[in-house]
Amino acid sequence: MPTKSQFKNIFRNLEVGIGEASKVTGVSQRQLRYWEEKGYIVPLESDGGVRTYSLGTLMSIAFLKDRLDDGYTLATAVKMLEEHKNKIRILSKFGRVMNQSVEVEEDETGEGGVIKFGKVTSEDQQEYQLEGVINKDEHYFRLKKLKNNSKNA
DNA sequence: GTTCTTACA
DNA sequence: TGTAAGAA
Repeated sequence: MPTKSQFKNIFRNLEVGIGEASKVTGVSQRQLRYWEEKGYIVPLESDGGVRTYSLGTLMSIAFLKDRLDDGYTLATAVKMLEEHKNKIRILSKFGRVMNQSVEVEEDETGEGGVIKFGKVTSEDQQEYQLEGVINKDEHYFRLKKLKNNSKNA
């Protein structure tokens, strides 16, 4: 399994030029330069004024492209991107922690499964196992009673 | 061969 | 926003 630093190196060192960026995202070079002019994306700007994009910027470009294809204006798409980035920043941090303390069981299809988040306790001291279920057409949380700790008679 | 800027449609 | 020109 790749180490944390390997991930960082990949993320930091992987760079692509505007040609590749345009090819893989479906956004024209003209658009990429325009978005940069507007301050929506920031290239790594290496040598000779030749643009280079980080993996993160590539993701942003792909995100914007998706919103545009959905019919949103560029300005709206950018706003959505900022919110998305904030969300992902916290979510990924949470994800790294979760990956160490959470169990995942794949279902038969291999497309979904059950995520066992761990123990939760209600106000009356009843303990539950919190599970997240996801499959092709639905996703939800559920509580599984662990043992009956009820102090009621 | 690719990318850059500028300009025009 | 696509395309073309001329330079890097």
